[in-house]
Amino acid sequence: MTDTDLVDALAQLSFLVQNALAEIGAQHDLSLVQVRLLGVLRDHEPTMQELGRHLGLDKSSISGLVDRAQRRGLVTRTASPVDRRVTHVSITETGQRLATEGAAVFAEHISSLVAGLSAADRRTLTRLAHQVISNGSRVSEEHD
Amino acid sequence: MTDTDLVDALAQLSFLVQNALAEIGAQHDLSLVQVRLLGVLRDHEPTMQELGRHLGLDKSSISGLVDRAQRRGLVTRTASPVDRRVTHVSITETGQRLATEGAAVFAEHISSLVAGLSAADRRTLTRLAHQVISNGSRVSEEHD
DNA sequence: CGAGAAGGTTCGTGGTACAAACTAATTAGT
DNA sequence: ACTAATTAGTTTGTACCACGAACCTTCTCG
Repeated sequence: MTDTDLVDALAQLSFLVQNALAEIGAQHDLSLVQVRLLGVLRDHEPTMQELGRHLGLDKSSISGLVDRAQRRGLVTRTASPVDRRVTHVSITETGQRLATEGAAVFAEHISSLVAGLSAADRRTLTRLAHQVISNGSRVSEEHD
Repeated sequence: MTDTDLVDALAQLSFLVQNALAEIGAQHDLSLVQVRLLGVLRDHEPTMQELGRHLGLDKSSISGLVDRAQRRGLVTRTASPVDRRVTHVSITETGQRLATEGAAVFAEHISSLVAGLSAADRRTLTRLAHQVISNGSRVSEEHD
């Protein structure tokens, strides 16, 4: 296997990005999952179960996660009109503001990381990352 | 800011890689931090505090982490001969085996993710990732 | 209508992270 | 040399996070 270097680089890179995300969250007392939660809720109003699939978590984990976020006024639960078993989760004004701010800080942080790359290199990196990602979703769909 | 796409791609990519890592760990009942712990210990025999710096964790967190890993026979503590306050952490035979196996599975997984890329693209991705990484370590060193 | 399936919650267990208080060992200051 | 301040690690208390199992309610299907 000649790709050890690439494997290593991707691993390190992933930690770099995740640490940035965790750090930014921490500045507002948010854990990584809570950051992800708000991130998802920015453009969706999913049911608990959809949320679970999205985040790869058990439904019981979602219950607790939403509980805590709700206690802090970041999200709300709303009953579905069509099926009284399901509850939708939506982001509040406060949560929205936090998410937007955080996203901006994150974007800035990442931008500083790739600041040393030429515009062409950045485009290339974007393209390659997308390729890997689409490859990844294909792979994970095989396990349904 | 024209780099939203790149920011997004890197974020998604990082989750892809971390999920792979977490999944592989989970198959041996290892959390992500424990995977990282074994990863570090593969080629170092650090003190508790060095470990903490390496993983970005508080020393009390390290105590617990090493406690649990030690309870499972993955690592051992050894007293330093030169300074009786410090304890070094080293990986056991069992831990070593686990780490090596896991690393192989991980490499395989990542390789499958980048399988769609040409050899030239893989080389380019490696180069760009390294550039971002070195940029990232530089940035984080500014906060010492 | 009754049996079973599906969406969520609750509970119990254990890992994770931090801060604060504490012990033991080393280093500095005088 | 002897005390004072530092440093390495541990312990304790609190909160979060994740899971599985048991449970309740609400559909759905036969």
